[in-house]
Amino acid sequence: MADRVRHLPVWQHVTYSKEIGPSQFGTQVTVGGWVQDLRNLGGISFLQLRDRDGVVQITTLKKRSKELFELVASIPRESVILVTGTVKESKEARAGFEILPETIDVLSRAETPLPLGVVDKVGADLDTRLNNRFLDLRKEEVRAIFRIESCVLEGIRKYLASEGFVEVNTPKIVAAGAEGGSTLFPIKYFERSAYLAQSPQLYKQNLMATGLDRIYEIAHAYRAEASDTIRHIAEFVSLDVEMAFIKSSEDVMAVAEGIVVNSLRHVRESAKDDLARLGLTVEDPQTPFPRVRYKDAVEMLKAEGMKIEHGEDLGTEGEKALGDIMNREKNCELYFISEFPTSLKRGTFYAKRMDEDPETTGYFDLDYRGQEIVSGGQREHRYDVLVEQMRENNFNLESFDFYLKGFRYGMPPHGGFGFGVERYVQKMLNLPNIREAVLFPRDRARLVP
RNA sequence: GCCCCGGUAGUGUAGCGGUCUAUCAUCCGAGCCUGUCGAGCUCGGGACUCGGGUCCGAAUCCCGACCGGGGCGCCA
Repeated sequence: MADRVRHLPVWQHVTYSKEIGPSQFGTQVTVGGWVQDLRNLGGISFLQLRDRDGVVQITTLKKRSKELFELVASIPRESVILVTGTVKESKEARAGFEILPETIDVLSRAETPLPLGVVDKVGADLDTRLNNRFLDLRKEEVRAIFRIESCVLEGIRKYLASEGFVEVNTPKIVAAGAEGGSTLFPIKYFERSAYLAQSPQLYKQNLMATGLDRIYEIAHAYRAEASDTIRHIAEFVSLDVEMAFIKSSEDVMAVAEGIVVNSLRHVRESAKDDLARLGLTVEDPQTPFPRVRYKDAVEMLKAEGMKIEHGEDLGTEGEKALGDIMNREKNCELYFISEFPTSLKRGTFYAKRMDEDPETTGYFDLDYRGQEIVSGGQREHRYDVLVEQMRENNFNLESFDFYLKGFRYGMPPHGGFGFGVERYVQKMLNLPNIREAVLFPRDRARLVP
């Protein structure tokens, strides 16, 4: 109360820093934000006030108002204040203008010391930052990541809508998993047990039997994998696409490619400021993305001296090495690894095997600089074959009855993929850890905040 | 799940058996300063994750717990 110069004003329009320009010079504005920094030089003080878009300087003169001057000097950093004052052109101020305050309201005083400095000249560990994410997000360069992520999703939605895809929502509380039970989070569902969905796989395939035959979903997926890595989290945003009446996995790859190309362009065009803040540029990738068949990838890795045999998984090491090769020899950051052998896709019981070669599927991964961001392909739509493939994998057919039913009454050929949105953003922005691309990440150790 | 590595002021670090009454920066507090924006100057404040053990002596060595980082497997 003591630091309030006057009573709170009737709510009035707050001008964002970005909106102030020469046309406001000499006029009165009200700005609101967080106290980023304060320089008190004795007779004059400079307060840097940060709002959503930038920083404005509030310049206070002792000789103009001792009371106001002392108030300014007493406000802890990161407090929220409302300043009403006159905009004055200034050669010294960074923005070209500053605000001479008439009134200052301290709306919320910040405690000291801060658990995490916003503009301190020392770094902080990711763990410390995530524990204090609201403060971390006060940094421009951190918020930029999430504005870009929003832009990515906007670009994806625009593109898919233009291709006739319908956005849907499927349940995240499910009775059975899409691929085995080990990675499911069990939950209580009234008197029964249920799981958090690890993938919308079964539902999006079910929809292919309806006439909603080009769909996508952007939603959380949950994986209880004990994976402590910089590219795994327990709750991630999955873009799932499914489309019917396809001829082969190629049709599916074309959409995956379209999503990447169009969202990259959208980011480049619409997120210029945020990219600049991060010191990044986004180039249009070369199209079409190269298709590296699995068997060719193995040969390429062998030629590099890697110990790998046909039928083995490429592994993290192999994926990274392939990323290096593609970058070095083709100057290429985005490429498909296609035609995965059936032996590596057995767990993926719904994957269609090639008619001419049952030992090979049309399944593909899309890798971005040596990391998998998309996985998909054509599904098996023939009921009898699907059931046989499930039996091979010892699936309990009864618990998949709702799923299998969809294949018995008219199911067109179809295919689709899962696309890891945060992984995509991680690679796009060169972030060292996927958690940087998640506001409040969930992993094996972290449940708060 | 497996394998490495690490936990020192609010934050980020140096120290790795006695010289530690623990370094530096940032930060916080008090003061000086009318053009600061990596401000400057003076003074002050604040830490060895926890529990055992070894030793004359432990921040330092050993064991355990807890917490964190990285890699692998697997995956988006």
